[in-house]
Amino acid sequence: MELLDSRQLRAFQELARQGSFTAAARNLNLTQSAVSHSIKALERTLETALFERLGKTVRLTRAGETLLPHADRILSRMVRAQDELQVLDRPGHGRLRIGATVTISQYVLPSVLRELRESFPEFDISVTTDDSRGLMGLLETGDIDVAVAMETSFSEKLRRERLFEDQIQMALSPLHPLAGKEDISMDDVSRESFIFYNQASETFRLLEQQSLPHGLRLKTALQVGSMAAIKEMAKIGMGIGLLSPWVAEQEIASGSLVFRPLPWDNLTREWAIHSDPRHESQTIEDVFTGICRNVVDTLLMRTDRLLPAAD
Amino acid sequence: MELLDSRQLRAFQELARQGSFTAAARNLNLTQSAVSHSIKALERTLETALFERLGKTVRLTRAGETLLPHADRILSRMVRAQDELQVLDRPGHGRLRIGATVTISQYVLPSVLRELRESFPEFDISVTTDDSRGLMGLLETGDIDVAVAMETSFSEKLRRERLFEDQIQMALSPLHPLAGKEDISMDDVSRESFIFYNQASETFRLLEQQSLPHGLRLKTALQVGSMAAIKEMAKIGMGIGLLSPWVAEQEIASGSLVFRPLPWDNLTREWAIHSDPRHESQTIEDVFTGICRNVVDTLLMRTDRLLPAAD
DNA sequence: AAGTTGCTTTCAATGATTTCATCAAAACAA
DNA sequence: TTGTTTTGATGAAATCATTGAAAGCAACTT
Repeated sequence: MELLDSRQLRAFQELARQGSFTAAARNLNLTQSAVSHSIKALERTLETALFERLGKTVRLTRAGETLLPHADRILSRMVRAQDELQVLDRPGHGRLRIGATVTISQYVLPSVLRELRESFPEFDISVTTDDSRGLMGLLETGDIDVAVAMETSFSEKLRRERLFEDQIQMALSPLHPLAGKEDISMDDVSRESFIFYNQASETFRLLEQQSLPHGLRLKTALQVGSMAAIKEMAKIGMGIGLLSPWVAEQEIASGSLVFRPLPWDNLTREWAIHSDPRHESQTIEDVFTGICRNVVDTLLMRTDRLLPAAD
Repeated sequence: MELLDSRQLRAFQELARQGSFTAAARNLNLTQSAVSHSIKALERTLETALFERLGKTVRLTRAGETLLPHADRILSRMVRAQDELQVLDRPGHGRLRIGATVTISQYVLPSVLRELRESFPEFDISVTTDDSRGLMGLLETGDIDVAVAMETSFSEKLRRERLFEDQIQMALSPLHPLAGKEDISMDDVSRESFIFYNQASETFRLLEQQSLPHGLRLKTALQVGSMAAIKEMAKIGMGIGLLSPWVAEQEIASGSLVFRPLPWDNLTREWAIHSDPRHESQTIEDVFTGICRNVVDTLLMRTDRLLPAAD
């Protein structure tokens, strides 16, 4: 089945409206001959006469009357589609699909999104939460544009933009014996049990990797599904929470949690903004990165000021 | 503003669905190169990238996602339009806009339409009622396809197909003095008053034209708006109705009205089916004409049998 | 590294659209 | 009626777009 031609439909529409080839041609910026040819071609593909030629005037046939409303809707939808695409191209319009870990979406993104919305109110922003591994997958399938996550071995082909680094520390109730201890030893730690966010998480993997060489195996007291829960559990002494100080700004300030480093090094997590280098719209990603840096910087600064000076 | 090209939209739609140029090309019966060209051309006219080329796979951009539903609707409407036109072309489909005088639409058309509908149940039939003059105008503007009306001087450029002829007669109550009179004279008539359907009608004009040479002026008792009213008025002796016997078949049969010819000749009305010779669909008009002839013939035959043998 | 797959590009050929020039028919004026 | 103007149809030539073949890349496989 042959497809209809849009230019021919346009000519048809104008001729139907004007009832005259010359008038239609004038409105279409064409020769009368061109309109005549177009209509003829359209009638040929439809195998139907669309107009009755009555010498001077031209009238729609039954078939023409049937076609006209369709032509109208087809053409107006074409214009509408073009309009929508043009609006899309205007600066300040677009889309940014953000992926982030739970921690980031909870403690960093709110401020970032607020600023982003201020600068680009028309921007379409969505946030998907997943763990670092999952986010890399989403990036590669093109389901998200950027991912704020830890640097992992999964992100080989992706562009990485370093954002900040933090350290896993022990979150203790102020009443906990280790809370005030000067030098915390491996032995101290080996006797405690810990509260993890997720055994499958990148952070857990990092902890295991770094503790095993010391012949240490951290005992799991609890595994809970939210940062808030970890903090609450740690507060009431159910175990030692393992997290970065900057997610507990409030608790540190109010003195309900005390942070102490673990007795070995290399528990530094590297956070980065990942993106697909082949992807469109670099600019909005750059803006996003800038805002993230800003938000993270002030957040870390505030937290650092609350902590006792490290060594 | 450039118009979108339907073939390019089709290629776009298929590529969006398949996510692969080669697969799309296969479905479109084209080379993959052709699809590539089409998409590129479309992107050029829209001044926007519609796909992200990620080596192997192809993904829609934001703009592409916006365009896709429009493309879908545009293309499906094109198919729908073509389908409708094709249905229209099937034998037994079409349109016939009939124009008729009040008398015809009341006493002839019902039977005609019933037969027409039997033979062509899918036909679109409409009836417009007007006087002969008005019908000719409607024919010339193309608002109706055929007109069943009296032959007049208005129908110069139109095709005429003689249908039948009738005679205006006097419709009398059986109790009326003239009802049983052997020879009705001019004098008899000049003393009576008459009931007309419409002073502006062609029939009235004919009557005046034919009576004036005899120095006669018919007195108007009433001018009413329907045939039924004329008959009722005549029955109760309010005056003499002027109409053709075939519109009063019932009344003649039951003896409630008696018909007598007027005392002069040339009161013959010529009825014809008028049409625009430049018009499409001759065939259905011919069918219509045939059915009309049939219906009219039997109607006149039945009426004639009821009347006393003329001279 | 070499081979495969898939898209893009270049180029030539084909096909379609447009215009120009002319023709025929209708409308209009005298 | 007769010319004059307007309007649509038609055919030929020019212009423009679409297509496919073949070569060129780039990514992914083996």
